[in-house]
Formats: sequence, structure tokens, C-alpha cells
Amino acid sequence: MPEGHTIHALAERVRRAFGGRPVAACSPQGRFAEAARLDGARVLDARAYGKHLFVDVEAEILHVHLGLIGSFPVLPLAGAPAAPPVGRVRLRLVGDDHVADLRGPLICALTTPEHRDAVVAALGPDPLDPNAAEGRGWDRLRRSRRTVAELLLDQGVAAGLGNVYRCEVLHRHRLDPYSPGSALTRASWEALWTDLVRLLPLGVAFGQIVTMPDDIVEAERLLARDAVSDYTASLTGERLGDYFERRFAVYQRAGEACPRCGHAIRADKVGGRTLYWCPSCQDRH
DNA sequence: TCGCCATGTCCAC
DNA sequence: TGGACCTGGCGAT
Repeated sequence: MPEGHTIHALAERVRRAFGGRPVAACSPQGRFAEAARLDGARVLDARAYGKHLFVDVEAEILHVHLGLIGSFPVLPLAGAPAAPPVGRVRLRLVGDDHVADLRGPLICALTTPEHRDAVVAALGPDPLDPNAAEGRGWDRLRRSRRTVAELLLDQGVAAGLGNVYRCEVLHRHRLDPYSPGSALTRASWEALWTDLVRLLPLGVAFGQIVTMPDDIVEAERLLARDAVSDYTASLTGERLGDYFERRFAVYQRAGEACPRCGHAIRADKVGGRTLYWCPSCQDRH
């Protein structure tokens, strides 16, 4: 599940569930002994940068990256004591009224302000950051002979993008995934960036990646009317039913018809990840 | 029940 | 560039 929208929503959830109050912390699985240093301390803040989550717990900084398979659902206790951890829980946080179980993370560590700054500094602009400097992404992209498909997964170009947004956004802009970054026009990059700034917040609000034109229109209509804040707040990060039917233009649709031109969608392995794209109508730079 | 795959990243060759 | 690592779900057996 975890592209940038997931982590930003998670940060918000952690702030709301635990912010300002002490938490009990432990590592049921036993692989994060430092959890003891968080136990009983107050959660001061939680922030997402791209796919990285940093939680300030008094003097400590907890650094979490979910990787490909990690999850960190934040669930209400609802009166009952926290159920015993099911599966391999690396870190459990228990507050007055919520419990959060971290499983399968790529990173779960205590860190220093200096290291956090270094991690953040290495990231490119984050479309979910209102102060993001998109020009930094462009500078990196335009100087590279690597393909646009590779570059969109480079967190130094745009922080928080993952494989779904990459495939979908390349298709939305009819971009040839195999053209080098250096061939992309400034106008193409700006249109791409503007689209990401539009799409990622929908992902945060609905807890799912929304890239189909009709769904985007409906999602924006609901957001403009502030009709989904309760829905957004109710999301826990657990697998639940989706607000919109889960569908994409190209992602995981190999062999099916491109919704724009009808040509069969292709799946290529690129750097270990599966690139889904339409070889017929994705021809621009 | 098994094996494969996944919205990620790093490291060794 | 291929494998390692982390976990869970699903389709094939």
C-alpha cells in the first residue's frame, strides 16, 4: 500500500491518535529493543517526507519506512484493552484510546535530528508539501540520460512516488516511459508535476490511489464540499473496502485494452519493477 | 499447502 | 543487475 499518500495519511493519524500524550511502546516481536526508550514518553509530532515517517517522542525520533510490504494501522481501542499482537509486530504503540501495530517495515529505528535532516535533504520535492520546490526535481530529471520511467521512481526527483502513480501518470500524459529524462520538455515536467499535486491529496483523503478521470472529478467534487472529512478520519490504514472501485488505466492491466486507444497494455520489467504502459498512445516527451 | 507477487530500497558482484 | 529482506494475500495445486 505505501506510496507517499499512505505515509502522509499515517502521520496525520499518528498525530491525532497519540499527539500530546504519553504512549506505551514495546516490540512484541522482539526485534526493536529500543522501543523501551519510547515507553511512557509523550508523542510530540509526526511528519511525513516522501515515504519516510518521523515521529518525535520527547527526546527521541522514531524513523519508519514501510518499504514494500510494511503496514502501520492505527486502531481505536474502543474501551477494550489492546488485543494481543497477531503476527509479527515490530513495534506496538498504545495510547489512551488507540493502538498502532507496525509490521514488516523496511526501517524502524531511533535516530538523530542530524540524520533526519540528511534523509530529508536527499529527497526531491514532495507533491504533498505545499512548499515543495518542483524545480529541484526538474533539474535532476533534465540532466539524466536514464529513462523517465526510472526517474519517476527516483525519490530525488519526486519524493513519495511509487510504481502505481508512476505508471498511471506517465499514461495520463501520454509520455513514452523509455525516453530519457534529458528529452522531457519543461512544459511536460510542469504538467506532470501539477497533476501529481492534484492527485496525491486525493490519495490521502480517500486512502486509495485515484487516477481515473471520472473518479477524480467525483473525488474533487466531494472534497470541495468537505463531504469526506469524516470518511478520511475514519481510515485506519487497515485493508478495508475502497471508496471508489479499485481501477487503473494501465497498472496491473497487462494484455487488456488501453482505455484511451484500445491497444493492448504492455508490462515490462524495468529495474526490477513492473512498468505497465500503452505502446501505442504513450509517445510524447 | 505452496509459491508467487506486491503501491520499496539497498547492497554485492 | 540480481538477490536479499520484510509480511500477507491469493491463485494454483
